[in-house]
Amino acid sequence: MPPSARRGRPRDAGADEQILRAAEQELLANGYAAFTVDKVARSAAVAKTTLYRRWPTKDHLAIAVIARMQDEVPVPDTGDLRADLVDYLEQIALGLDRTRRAGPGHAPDDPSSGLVGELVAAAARHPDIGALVRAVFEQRNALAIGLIDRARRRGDLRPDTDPELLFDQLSGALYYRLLITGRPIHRAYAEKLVDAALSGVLPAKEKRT
Amino acid sequence: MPPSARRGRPRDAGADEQILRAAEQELLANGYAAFTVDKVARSAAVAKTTLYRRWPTKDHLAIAVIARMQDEVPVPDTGDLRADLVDYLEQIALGLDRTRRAGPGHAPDDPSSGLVGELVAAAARHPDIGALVRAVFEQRNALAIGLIDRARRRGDLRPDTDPELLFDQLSGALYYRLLITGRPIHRAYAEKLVDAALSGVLPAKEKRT
DNA sequence: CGAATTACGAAACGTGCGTATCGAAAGGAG
DNA sequence: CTCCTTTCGATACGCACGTTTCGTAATTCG
Repeated sequence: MPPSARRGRPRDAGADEQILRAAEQELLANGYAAFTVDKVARSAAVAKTTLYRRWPTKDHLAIAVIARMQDEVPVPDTGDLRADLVDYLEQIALGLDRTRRAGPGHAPDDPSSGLVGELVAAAARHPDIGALVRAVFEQRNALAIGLIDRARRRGDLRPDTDPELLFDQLSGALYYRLLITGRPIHRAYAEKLVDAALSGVLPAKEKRT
Repeated sequence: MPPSARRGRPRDAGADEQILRAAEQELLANGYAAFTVDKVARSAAVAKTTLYRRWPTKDHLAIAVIARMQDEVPVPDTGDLRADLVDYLEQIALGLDRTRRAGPGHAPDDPSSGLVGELVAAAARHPDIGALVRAVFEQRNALAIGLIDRARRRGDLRPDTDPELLFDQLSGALYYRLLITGRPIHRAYAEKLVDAALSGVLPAKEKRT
């Protein structure tokens, strides 16, 4: 209710969208290196003051753009846990690849984490960005963890399985590849990863209950 | 041989160490936010020119310091794979914790990735830093992967186990926790993680060969 | 010894981030 | 209609990064 009852001059409704659009275009075109606040403001036909009133930092603006690009991942749920997990991981990898190719000079085998690396650093620098990033990921992860937990409850996984831990293994390996070792993430890797995490690596004879 | 046969005035041998020491102290004391080149140069009693002749970027200097702090991790090899892996992961977590507590205001449950986040971002920004980071990690990881592979060859793991993939699951989960979800990493987590990765999560009856 | 080469310190510079200031504009409250 | 509050655009500012310039010091080559 109070949101409509503000006191002074209302904020330009279109400004937010104009700025976000200009920022996204600039980020995807030239990458984070050439991403300057003045350029975005000029491109959005907006004074720098207006921009800083909405996002307190260049990082905040960039994260808003990146988060916006990420939060459209459909979660499959066909009942086949392995297939669903592989599909989900591949979706994530595709989304990451979009941000990885940001900027000029993106060779196909370029081992660069791209914008996600900036996201991690921004989360390390600004506590509030860290909280935002965690919230976004928790929301996304909750869907996948629910997927795992349903499989556990219907008996496809051992009852003592920790869904969150399993998800850490899968998603963690993905991001580890992207951010640190920089090796490519293709579907075959996702399949091997899911298989290994599900069935483990111990010999059958030594398999514990 | 040619290194001694340079032409002009030789570089001040002590300058490198002075700068690195001053940079490390400043990084650990006040974190990356307050880490300024001028301050480091002043603290090391060195002109900024001298500093930039050795490290082309503030990021390069910071990474040199961080890499220096990380590359002293002993790798256990007692023959007990599970115990060795748990110990190794705990060692890594401790090393990460050192960098996590950099800067003022480090509450015990502060979900901040600290300097490692900056390392990831720097690797994304500068290709040469990315190559350096990958080289450092590959060297470290090779030891752990060798550990896994020896266990596989002596029959403690299934012969078709991919050591690198298993390591991705373990290390990835660790860094994922640190960098993104920001949750703490304690020994109990490392134990659960290793157990889950080794024995998998499928029910015994459905266990495939 | 003299010339060429390279490193050093000091200082100035351009650029980008984030802040501050100022006048004008757009709404609500009396 | 007149205040009051808030936003907007424009401009200037301080700070830090990274570069450049310049005079000086150290070392090698001829």
